[in-house]
Amino acid sequence: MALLDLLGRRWALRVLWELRDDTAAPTFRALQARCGNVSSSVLNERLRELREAEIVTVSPGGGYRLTPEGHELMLALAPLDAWAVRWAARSLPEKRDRSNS
Amino acid sequence: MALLDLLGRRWALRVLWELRDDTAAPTFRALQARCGNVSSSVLNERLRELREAEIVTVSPGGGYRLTPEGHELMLALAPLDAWAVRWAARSLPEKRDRSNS
DNA sequence: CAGTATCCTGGACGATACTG
DNA sequence: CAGTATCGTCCAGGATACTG
Repeated sequence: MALLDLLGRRWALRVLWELRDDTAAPTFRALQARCGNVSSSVLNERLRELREAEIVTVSPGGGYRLTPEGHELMLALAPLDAWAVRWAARSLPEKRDRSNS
Repeated sequence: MALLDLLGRRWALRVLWELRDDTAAPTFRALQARCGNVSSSVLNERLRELREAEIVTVSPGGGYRLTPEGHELMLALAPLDAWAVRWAARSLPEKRDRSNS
């Protein structure tokens, strides 16, 4: 699937997550900071890919933000996220069980 | 996110997809064939990870199948899949547009 | 048939230095 | 500040040969 080729890459989802809030429209450097100082080369590469996919766009003011499609993607991601949360909640206690007698 | 660490790996989703049909419970070699003859080393690695995550299990008969959690995961994936389909449907025509005058 | 053990290679990622 | 260019490292994945 080509979609995971895009979203599976490092920082891709993190970037989308940081752009959730539509009012922010952070600049390149701001995004970079929010993402633990990714290399500018990688961040730029990701942003280019996401723009080509029309998931992200640059606002007139110069900041990055999600496109409408990007927002829909985030919505489509919600059930998966919910599953992941339940999943993590189930597997972590299991590990804890081992350290119990 | 640890979940994408798992599902983002090559063949992971493909394996789940091939295990959709619960009545099948394919064997190792059968799965390998269905996945375009992945290396046995890689397939085995993926299957081990998915079993550790309790998304896949080996049935008493010896075939692989999804766990209940695995099936829930597939359900959680549905909206994302739907989005991806619409997305592909929108971006492919765009490419075709370029070859038009 | 199921699974393991090795070796090799491409490319993703990160760091860094640079231009406009 | 925004983005590009370059280079080195490392590891996932593939090929293959092997064991039980």
